[in-house]
Amino acid sequence: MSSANSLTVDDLGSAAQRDRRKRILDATYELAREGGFDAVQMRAVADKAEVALGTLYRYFPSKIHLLVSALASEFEHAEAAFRDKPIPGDTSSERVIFVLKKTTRGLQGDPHLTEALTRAFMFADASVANEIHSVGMLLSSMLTQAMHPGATELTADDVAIARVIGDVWLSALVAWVTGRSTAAETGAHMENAVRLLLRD
Amino acid sequence: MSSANSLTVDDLGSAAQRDRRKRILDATYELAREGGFDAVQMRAVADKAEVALGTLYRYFPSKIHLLVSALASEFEHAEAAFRDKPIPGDTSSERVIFVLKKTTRGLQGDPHLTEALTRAFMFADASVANEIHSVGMLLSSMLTQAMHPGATELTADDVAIARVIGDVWLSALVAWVTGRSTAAETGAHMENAVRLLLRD
DNA sequence: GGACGAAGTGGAACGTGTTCCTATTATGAC
DNA sequence: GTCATAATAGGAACACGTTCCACTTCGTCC
Repeated sequence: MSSANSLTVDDLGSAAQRDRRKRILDATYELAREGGFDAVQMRAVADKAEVALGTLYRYFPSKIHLLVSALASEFEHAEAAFRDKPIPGDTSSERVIFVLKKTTRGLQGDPHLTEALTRAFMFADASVANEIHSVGMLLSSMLTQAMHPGATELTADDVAIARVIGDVWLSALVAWVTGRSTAAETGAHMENAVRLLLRD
Repeated sequence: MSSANSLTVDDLGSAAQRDRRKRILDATYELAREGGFDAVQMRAVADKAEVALGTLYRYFPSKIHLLVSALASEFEHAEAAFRDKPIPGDTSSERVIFVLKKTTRGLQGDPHLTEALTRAFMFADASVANEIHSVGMLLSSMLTQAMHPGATELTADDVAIARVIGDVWLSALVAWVTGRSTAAETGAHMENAVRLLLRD
């Protein structure tokens, strides 16, 4: 493990530390929601979370770590939400599209937040590998669950398809947050991709 | 058109201006090749190109514009190279994989340059839409040419498939330049995606 | 309670992208 | 040639991510 990792919840012994971490992430969300990537300024986060700048950097070694950690925690919620109730739709593609649209709509409801998180994700380098990997696993798990609800065994093709869909989704998201495509185009493009990959 | 666009070759009347623009792009390439995104520092580019910092910003309104313009000009070369000679391979997938591998290998031969250009591309916002669009068109054109050599009419599906492959390629590239996957994994993932999309 | 190390505070300082200003040099109209 | 205008040079100044340091507080062991 690299030494440049964020402090995860597990690492934090004391309640005060868990609370600091939460305050930092809350401040990050709030600033991101208001003004996107640029508004998440480390001094502002530290101020709002009422911690010193040095403490902020002790919990999250860079702005990118901070935002990708926030993204991962966002995805954990999304994944947990799908894990409980069955996903509607008669075919794989219907279910996958349902998951994608639902998740995308959630993100598009908070454009600034999404812009901040997506930007950070795309800019992350190897030192953020852990956080990135969590996000990838969660996305993959959501998609394969939608493809084969309740399945325990997955073929190599299933995994590959999930990954391709994840790639398309990410590209579409980037195009959207950077203002290069509209929400409708994003949705249409994802549906197209799913249709091409899952012909059922 | 936004006012925040790079000066294109067409905009530049005098030979001295074309020469300045070329010196700037050459300096950018050299710095990027040596040290990647971080090494492309605006002061360093200006020094190496022997222009003032203000002049550099007059030609390229931001570091991102500068790097994405460099990427676009790189793609123009790649696309031109494929336009002349026929692409080997008996099936669509073989030809598409050939194009992808060839282009990817070219990029992987210059990891720092690729890192710089890819990072810039992923970080670009709407103000770089023109440059981004050029890159997208060139990539799309390369892929559809590989799918249907010499074709003049393309179905909606052809275009959609090319776009999905482009998305996968970009994601794979990002994963590679950020050290999250190896060159071999990148290649395998792209082959997988092509196989899933072009079953011929 | 006291000692000690880890964690936190507050803020200065540095690097790099970006902006801005003034002086100087090219360019083009006449 | 002369003048007006635009383009460039040179560099100071600013913003924000990041690092660092001196000091204080907290938790733990004796």
